[in-house]
Amino acid sequence: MSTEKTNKALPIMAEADIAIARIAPETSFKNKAYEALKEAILKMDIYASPEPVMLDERALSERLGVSRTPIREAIAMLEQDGFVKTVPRRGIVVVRRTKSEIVDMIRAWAALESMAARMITTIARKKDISALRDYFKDFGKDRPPQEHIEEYSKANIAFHQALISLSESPVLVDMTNDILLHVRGYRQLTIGRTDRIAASLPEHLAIIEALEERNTELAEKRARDHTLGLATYVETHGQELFS
Amino acid sequence: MSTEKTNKALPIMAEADIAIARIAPETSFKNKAYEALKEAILKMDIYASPEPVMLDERALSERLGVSRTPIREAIAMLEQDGFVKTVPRRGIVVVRRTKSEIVDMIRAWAALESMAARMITTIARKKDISALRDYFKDFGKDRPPQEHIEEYSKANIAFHQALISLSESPVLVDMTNDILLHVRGYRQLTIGRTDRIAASLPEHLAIIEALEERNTELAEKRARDHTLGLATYVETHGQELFS
DNA sequence: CCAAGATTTTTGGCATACCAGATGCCAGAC
DNA sequence: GTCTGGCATCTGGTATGCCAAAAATCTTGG
Repeated sequence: MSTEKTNKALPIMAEADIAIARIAPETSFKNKAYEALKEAILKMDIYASPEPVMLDERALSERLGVSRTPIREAIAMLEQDGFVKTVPRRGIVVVRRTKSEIVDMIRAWAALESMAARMITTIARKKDISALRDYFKDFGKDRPPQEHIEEYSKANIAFHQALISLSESPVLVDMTNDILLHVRGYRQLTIGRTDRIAASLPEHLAIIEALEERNTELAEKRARDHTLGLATYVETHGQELFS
Repeated sequence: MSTEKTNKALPIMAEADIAIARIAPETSFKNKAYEALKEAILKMDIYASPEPVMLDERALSERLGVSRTPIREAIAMLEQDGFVKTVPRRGIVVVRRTKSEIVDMIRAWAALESMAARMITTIARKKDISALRDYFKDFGKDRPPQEHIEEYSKANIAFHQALISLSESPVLVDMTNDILLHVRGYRQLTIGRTDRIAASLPEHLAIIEALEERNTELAEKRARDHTLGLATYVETHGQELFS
């Protein structure tokens, strides 16, 4: 009743339709605090000291220059993510995952990635699949990954994320990224073994090949087995840095 | 050093050993609000009205009898879960998922469940696997599921949850439950088709059989295809109740 | 009667004050 | 010297109040 006939209005700005992208809503302190704390947690080495890492609301609010309110909201969000756990009247503790939890997460990752592989064989463009090789173009017989672990590790993660993205499934992408955030910190500690790294590269290439051949079952299997292999590896060789 | 030799002490209360049971930690208002709001959101039919459902901090704080602070923290948590989205200075809106989002989630569910099936074939006890049949013992030729849709739908969800639990993987369980919470609301609307329901029961039984036979590949495949079938079904027949 | 502008109201964001449980230090009793 | 009760203090939990942006409503000039 009251919304019609307004189509001819908007005399001032209508014609040009300037491509302004809805000015940045200036993300709130809550979200800024969330991002800042998340980054800080991911950056720190949670498994270094024997005592659990504690956070202090007041100290954080002072450090970030905001009041406790947005800090608390950010912490509530981090708690939903499983990064911290607040104990009433005691403190906020950064969660340390046990080895079996990490292994468990990697298995879930394997499940999601194999599904992504399956989907990719039916929808992705050949060219996009082949582009996955680029992540490893700097490595080969003359430049073995084992001698550039840090670099290879980055390429490795980037490859997996790019792979999942090709599935064009936001849910798979998001869930996998969440898992990677949790696993990554621990990953650095356990991936530094030359034997596993040596096996890693050929497996990646094999996955790409299966995708290119549109071999759904094989691609799924290779993606799954590759990541399950990592799970087994961590389970067997992972340091016992946990409580 | 200081804990030994105290065995003979405790003169006053030792002998009786009063049966006090660690007083309840009284969950905070924040968590109570979170649970209350979550339940309310899951219970309501989000897709009923054309306009999006909005929440109001002040109204909620009055309804629940607490101040806005715990409400806001609860909302921050719900936002992390993806149940609501708060738009600054506009309001808090209950998120409505599009059909393709639902389909996408179901595919992720399929991935997780097939991994669960895989694991079950190697670790679950025969007896626990067989017990899965109990969820469907009230249905059969003489009592077809199509004529007891509501009841069957409940049994259906319970079966899937029990199945995943047998994997003994907390991550798979949690992730699947999250997905089910999002999908369930929509599920009721789309599952009421007799053709799909008729196919559902035999597929479930086939999954159980593969598990009992410890046929890893087959169990995985059946679990995956069953749920992917639901995804395809929703994609094809799901109502267009979305925006 | 209508549209443009001014004004009031609504709504989430943030800061602050105060509360109560949990700890830890310390004086006083044995 | 050791144990115990009490008190200062630390920490998260909750309630309030105010702010600014956005929406809704009212006003006013044509």
